[in-house]
Amino acid sequence: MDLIKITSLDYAILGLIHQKSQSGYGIRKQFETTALGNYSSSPGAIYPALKRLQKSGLVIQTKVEGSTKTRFDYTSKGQNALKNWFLKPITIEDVAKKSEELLLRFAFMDKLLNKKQTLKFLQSFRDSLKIYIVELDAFHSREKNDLPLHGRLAFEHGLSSARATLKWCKMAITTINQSKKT
Amino acid sequence: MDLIKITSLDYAILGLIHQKSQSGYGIRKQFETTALGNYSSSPGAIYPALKRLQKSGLVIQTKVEGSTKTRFDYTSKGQNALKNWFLKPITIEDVAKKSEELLLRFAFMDKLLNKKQTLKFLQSFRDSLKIYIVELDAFHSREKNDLPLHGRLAFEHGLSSARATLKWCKMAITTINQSKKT
DNA sequence: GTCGACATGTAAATTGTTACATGATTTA
DNA sequence: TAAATCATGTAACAATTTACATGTCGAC
Repeated sequence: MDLIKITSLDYAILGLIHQKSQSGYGIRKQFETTALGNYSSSPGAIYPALKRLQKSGLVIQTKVEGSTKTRFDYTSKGQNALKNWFLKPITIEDVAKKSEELLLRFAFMDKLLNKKQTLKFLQSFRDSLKIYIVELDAFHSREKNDLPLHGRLAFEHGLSSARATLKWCKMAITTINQSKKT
Repeated sequence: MDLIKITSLDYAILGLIHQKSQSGYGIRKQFETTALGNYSSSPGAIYPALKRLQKSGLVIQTKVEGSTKTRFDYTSKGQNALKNWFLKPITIEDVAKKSEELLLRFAFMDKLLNKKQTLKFLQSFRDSLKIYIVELDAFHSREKNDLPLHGRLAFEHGLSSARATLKWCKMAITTINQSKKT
């Protein structure tokens, strides 16, 4: 097992390809038009990333017959990499600074994880959020009178944002529980 | 007036220096320990960025006497750049993909904008959010039955996140209104 | 038949990551 | 006095941005 560095953008691309086979252009458009993370849709980012993924053996590029178009599909190695990404333990670091990536993981884990694994992910997300919110709350009580007004308000945005995500987490757990997903 | 490219990291650093004069190490620690955006705290990012800012004339570095330490302070040009950043009109793009940067702008505008300008910023933020939420809602009603379960849930996270920010905006407007800030 | 969207890419310059290097100061 | 933290930086490498380059396809 050789270690390949897989960037966040790589995972996002891999996730899209896993949902259905994609063209480079199609990937660009999805990054451009949807709120799918804050990834760049510039050709200078996407095409080199696709080359990287291909070189690492995570995706394969196939030419569409009688056309200049190409399609990308994932390999079993790519599927494995994705699954490992989905199953990677969630840290407080993650909820504090990379919640967007956690949401991306959730959005894409659809087909590769079963109901039990999905619920485990969401429960861990929820529990990490709870710990994180306790930390934020403690800081807030301790410092709120010493912080400048704008600093305090910006901090409170972070806090209510985390609370909203926690609420979402609980809702998602209920929804997944009620789903007939296997 | 020569046009200088100022990156998001540059603004974050400039904002910190504007609050109080800083050492490179101090800036690194603040990026590392606080939830101040997702900026890298690595020396290979911070020190070159400080060099850039110095070269552009936005900050000056002064040696602390009898020590290897240095301090960074902002110049009038740096203050101007910051103020222009604060006053830059808010777009739907911004609320959709760069709300973190908007929060950073708010957190730092403390000393450089007056109450009226601050309120204008928040009101514009609020109004843009409202428009954005209407767009998201429309998409949601239209597509919710066709989206895969995980896609729909991830989308709903984006929606409730935007709603939480809108709520925060309204709260912040009230708070600033009641403050004795000039 | 031309305009806009589709489609794929490259090149140069900038920026960021990872890892190293060095020394001062504090604290247990 | 040893370890941890403060403090500043560089070098090699990887990734991204910005701008360019080229050509196809469908609609009007």
